[in-house]
Amino acid sequence: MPRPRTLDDDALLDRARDLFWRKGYTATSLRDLTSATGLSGAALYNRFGDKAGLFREVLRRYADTGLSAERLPRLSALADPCAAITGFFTELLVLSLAPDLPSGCLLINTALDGGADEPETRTLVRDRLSEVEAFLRDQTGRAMQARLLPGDADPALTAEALFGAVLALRVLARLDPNPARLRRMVEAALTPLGLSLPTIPQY
Amino acid sequence: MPRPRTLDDDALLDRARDLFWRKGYTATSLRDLTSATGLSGAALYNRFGDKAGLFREVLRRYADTGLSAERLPRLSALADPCAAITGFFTELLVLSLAPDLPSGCLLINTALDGGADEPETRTLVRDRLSEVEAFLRDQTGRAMQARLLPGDADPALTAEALFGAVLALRVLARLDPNPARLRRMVEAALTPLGLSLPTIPQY
DNA sequence: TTAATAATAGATCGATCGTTTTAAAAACAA
DNA sequence: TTGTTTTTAAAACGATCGATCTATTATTAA
Repeated sequence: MPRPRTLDDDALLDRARDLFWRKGYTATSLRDLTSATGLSGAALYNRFGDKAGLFREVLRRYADTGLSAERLPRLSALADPCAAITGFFTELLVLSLAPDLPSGCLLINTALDGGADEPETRTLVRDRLSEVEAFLRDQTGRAMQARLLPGDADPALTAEALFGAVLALRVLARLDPNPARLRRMVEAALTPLGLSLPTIPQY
Repeated sequence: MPRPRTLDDDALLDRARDLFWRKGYTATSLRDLTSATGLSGAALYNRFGDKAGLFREVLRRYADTGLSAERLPRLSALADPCAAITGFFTELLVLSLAPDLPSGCLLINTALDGGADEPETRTLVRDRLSEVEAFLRDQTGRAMQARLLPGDADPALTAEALFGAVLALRVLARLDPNPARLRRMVEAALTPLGLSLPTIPQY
């Protein structure tokens, strides 16, 4: 019955994501979005209600495709929790330096600029970032049980420290995307655990 | 000759700073600024040229009063470099939890949102944040020379790690301003150096 | 006084903001 | 075919954006 959509949601959200990611929520206008997607403003409103609704969908998809739905489960399934941790940071490093993606993390950027004014958006940002810390806590706990980490470490505290490294890495990636420097930042966070990053081609 | 100003630059920039700090550059409108300062738009343009010029002055004053002109020189003058480092983090922690100030760091917020689009603003943000890292490097170097830190530490690398803790602290302060948690974040960064925060009343 | 200077308020500029309206286009059900 | 439903494009909505214009006020120099 309905007229077929000329652009599916996934492609639409990807293009909108890149704009919000680079410019921030407020600085991205509806005209920016329509010209990037090729869709008219009415089409966007018909699908997502308003600009904030579109942004929330972008955030959800960003978190789903970037973290929850793929990366964290896959790494959690590894037999070696230390490999899960170093693998996570390795991928985060590569992601942070990908030349075709905006630098930094959309969730963290949103937390810091006014994009998360509405409670619904704030909650979304916090919850999704908490998933990262929960992952780090789970893996640290597993590693502790397997006696793979220094005996005096506390999983929750260690996870907090590692999560701090995630935040620092993502900020620094936006501030000064220097591969060697970002790598040192991660190494400094992993060293107290007796872990180290594998060699990453090109970096 | 001229008509006297009804509001001096310092007071004006302070009020503008609080707006930019809480809402970000783009989301802060000229009307917001005029109603907060009591000055008309024309008066602001007469003094600062345009919105971006006003914002740059706000950033300069923010950095000057917050870091360079006061905190860093005072701490650098301490005889004990370790006291300079722990003192810096202590003050940063108190600052990050001050209930009457917006949370987070205006410089870091600006680096992450679109407020630093213009090269001049970007440079300003980077330079001022570099001063913090330089301070940490200087103090770490002094502490090394005095053999106050573990012998295998490298001042530049240590300073980078500490600077990472600064970034993480300031982001987390905006994301989840939990005093105990922020304190643990700092402790985790200082522990490898054999340093610890003093007891802070109330926190 | 008068002339010169600078800061100000208030009105207003065109442009753009997020959003809505209007109507045409494209599919299926009957 | 005709009716129904959904998506869409194009135009336009009032509001607000950053910025400017005009005229007034307050000051000092002459």
